Amino acid sequence: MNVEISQPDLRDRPAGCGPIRPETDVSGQSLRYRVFECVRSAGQISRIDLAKQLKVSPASITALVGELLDLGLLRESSDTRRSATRGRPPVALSVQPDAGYVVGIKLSRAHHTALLVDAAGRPRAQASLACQPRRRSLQQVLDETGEVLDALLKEAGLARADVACIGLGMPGMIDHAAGQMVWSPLLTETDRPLRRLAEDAFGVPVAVDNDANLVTLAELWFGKGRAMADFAVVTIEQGVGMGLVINHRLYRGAGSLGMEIGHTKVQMDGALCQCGQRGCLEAYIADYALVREASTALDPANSDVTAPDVMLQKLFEQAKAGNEAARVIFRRAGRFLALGLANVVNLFDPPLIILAGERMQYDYLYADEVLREMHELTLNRVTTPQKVETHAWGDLMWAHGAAALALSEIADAMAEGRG
Amino acid sequence: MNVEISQPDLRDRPAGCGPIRPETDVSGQSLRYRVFECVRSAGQISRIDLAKQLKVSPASITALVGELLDLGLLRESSDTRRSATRGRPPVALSVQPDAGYVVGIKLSRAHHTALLVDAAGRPRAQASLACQPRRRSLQQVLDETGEVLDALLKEAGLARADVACIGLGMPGMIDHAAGQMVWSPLLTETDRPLRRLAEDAFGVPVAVDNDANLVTLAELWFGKGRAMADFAVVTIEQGVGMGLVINHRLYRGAGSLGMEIGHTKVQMDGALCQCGQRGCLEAYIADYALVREASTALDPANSDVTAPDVMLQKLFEQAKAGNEAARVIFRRAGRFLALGLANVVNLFDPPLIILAGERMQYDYLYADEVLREMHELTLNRVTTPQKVETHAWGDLMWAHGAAALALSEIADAMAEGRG
DNA sequence: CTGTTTTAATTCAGCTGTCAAAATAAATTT
DNA sequence: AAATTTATTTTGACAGCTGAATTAAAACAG
Repeated sequence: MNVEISQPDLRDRPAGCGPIRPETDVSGQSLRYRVFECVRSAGQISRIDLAKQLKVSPASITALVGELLDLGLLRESSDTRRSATRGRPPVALSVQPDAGYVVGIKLSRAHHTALLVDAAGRPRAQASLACQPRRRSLQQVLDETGEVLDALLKEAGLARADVACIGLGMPGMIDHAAGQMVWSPLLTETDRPLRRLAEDAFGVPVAVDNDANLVTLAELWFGKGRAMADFAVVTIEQGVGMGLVINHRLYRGAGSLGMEIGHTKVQMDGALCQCGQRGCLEAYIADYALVREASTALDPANSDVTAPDVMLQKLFEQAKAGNEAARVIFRRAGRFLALGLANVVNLFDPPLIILAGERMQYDYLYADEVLREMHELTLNRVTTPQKVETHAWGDLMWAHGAAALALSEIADAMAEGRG
Repeated sequence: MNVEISQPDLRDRPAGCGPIRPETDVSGQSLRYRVFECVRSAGQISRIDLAKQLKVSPASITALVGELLDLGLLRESSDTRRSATRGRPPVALSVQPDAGYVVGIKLSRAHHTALLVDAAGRPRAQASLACQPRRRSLQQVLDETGEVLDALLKEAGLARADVACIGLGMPGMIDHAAGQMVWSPLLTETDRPLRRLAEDAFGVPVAVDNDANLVTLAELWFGKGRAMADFAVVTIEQGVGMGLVINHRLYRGAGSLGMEIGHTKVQMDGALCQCGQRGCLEAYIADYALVREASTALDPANSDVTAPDVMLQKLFEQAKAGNEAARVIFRRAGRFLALGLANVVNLFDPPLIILAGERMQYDYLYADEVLREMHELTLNRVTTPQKVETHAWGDLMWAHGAAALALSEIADAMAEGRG
């Protein structure tokens, strides 16, 4: 029963970002780029350590680092921590932060959050914008996005042309590879070429993805997932999303839509879901599912409250105060969450599952009891037991994920003819 | 609504075997091995076409093919089909079939099936052994395996030393990477180092895998899946298994146990499953689930029949004859199958799902109605619609999969210092 | 303070895998 | 028989990496 609830501070995290890959099956990218990635991942690293980590000769490292220094992608930083050892001291290399900038933008119903990140992965500025929480046209949302983008750039004193790539995430079915928005709860339209439209609007390369993948990328680049080869992320908010990391890489499914765990069926002819079908996991544990039960269970005095957020908060307080009806609502949601997680384990058997999202503050829902039930519903794996962590991130973390999306997108460009 | 029921003949399939990979993200293996694979995959191919497919210069191909010819792995076969074109005729290359042999063995409760395959992927001999259908010790099963193996080798006139690798598949939780048998319905023991024990017993390198992965490999190497980048295979027999191919490669999950779709929960507190838990998909659609309902529904005159196979056959006949109780049993199983398939689609969105297994002859269960229900339970993907095929293979196909497992296992060895 | 030791980084000659271009081979067409 | 066409081989050349030797920069020892 491993439960950990954490609310990490991104400000003073350890140096570097990006997945920390042990040297396995890398093959493929150019060694030059792998050097760059390794430096970014480590934050600070000497040539000799680079050679060890990448398992290539020091001679190659010297040459490649030389090129990257000339390109202005790396710099030799004076090594602050004097090594107490003898011998010539190593000279630390780090990413030249000004080598390039990317922007991550997380779009959601009520507000957008944008983050400017430098080539070293350090946050440089952030901006957000509150909006009317209703479905609107893609054009409208792109206008809003432009607004946040410009506010962000203004704060940082940069122009659009200084941005190497924008990572754009929104809820719904987003096809990363095709750059297509298939469906989104934000929008009135369906099936639009989001990536191309955004690129036309901003004049900057854009990468798009579904918001569950965003938070997964955030864990992979900036969070707990950096050191893990395989893990799953499950998010519960308006809907239920999932991201899966396999061998240090975000796995996007056979098509490149995310894995719609929220709409896997956990009950034949079950509860009605947003999507119009019945028995979806989402229909038992997402916000709207709790809210609709809350409106039935709470005493009439409270039932005139309309805002779902407020309703949910009320429900939570009631449950905490001992209202049995409210408790039962959370209990049932908890049981279905356990069932959904057990299904994830049965299918993917990841060594770690991260429950992420703002709503994770309702730890009531994610108590030991749920974890125990999950284990009971899981086949006896004689191997290592599951570990489940809860990360109550805010929107900024999602924006970090969007930035990570942008950073990985410009990977190749960086290593070749300038970023 | 794409339903296809096929029972392909493996005898006169087109030349070559192994996945047909378009030239994407190959990088990694040595070019020499990729040449070998490409020849095996094509069956017959000229140097110039090799160069085109692998996107390397003819010069390299000449050199590498030369080495492979010297190693005795390839041969120049006289091109039978005279090209009507002008110019120097291409000389066809093919795999030297005698370059090596592998054996695929599929173990199951009541009988084992073994297949000897040459380096070109052509079946050379087969053997099978009937056994007492009860749980037994691993030692016992290994003895039986040795028996089939020797019968097979005797038929082919070969010795154990001639076998480069044995692919061994059995139902249950088998960890391919670790070579570990975690749990199997065949065995009384759990958690044994199957791979090592088999290697000690036979003196030949062994690769092990779960039987659902086996049939998936069979589709990938010898069947419909050869030309497909992504597809899923679902098998229904004693249990319900699943295999997933991503980008022309069998995906084995984060751990390397297969994906236990049979034990994903489709109903809270639902029907009792073999595994002791409740609500597993398997508990609604596997053989034993139908049998236990059959024993209730069939008229008492038939209920003394003990053999599950017979019982199931009876149930099927009754349903066909119009017995309403029997029909309802199949209807319900069909609905749950649809639900399970819809979950696969929602999670992985594969362009093709293959339903494989001997029981697929009960096409009653896999009728249009099921497919329609599956589509209704699937999120509206605006992209290409799902395609579902039914392949009623027999045990020989599973043995082919085991052979494919062995072939892919010795991949590297083949290309380096002799097979 | 000078020489020794230790560790880091660079230089350099050489190996390997691949390629482009030219040459050669083997067929058909004229 | 010569021209044409297509397949294969030969021939340098080059890119990317390596091992070994060399140089650089520090601590330590007397």
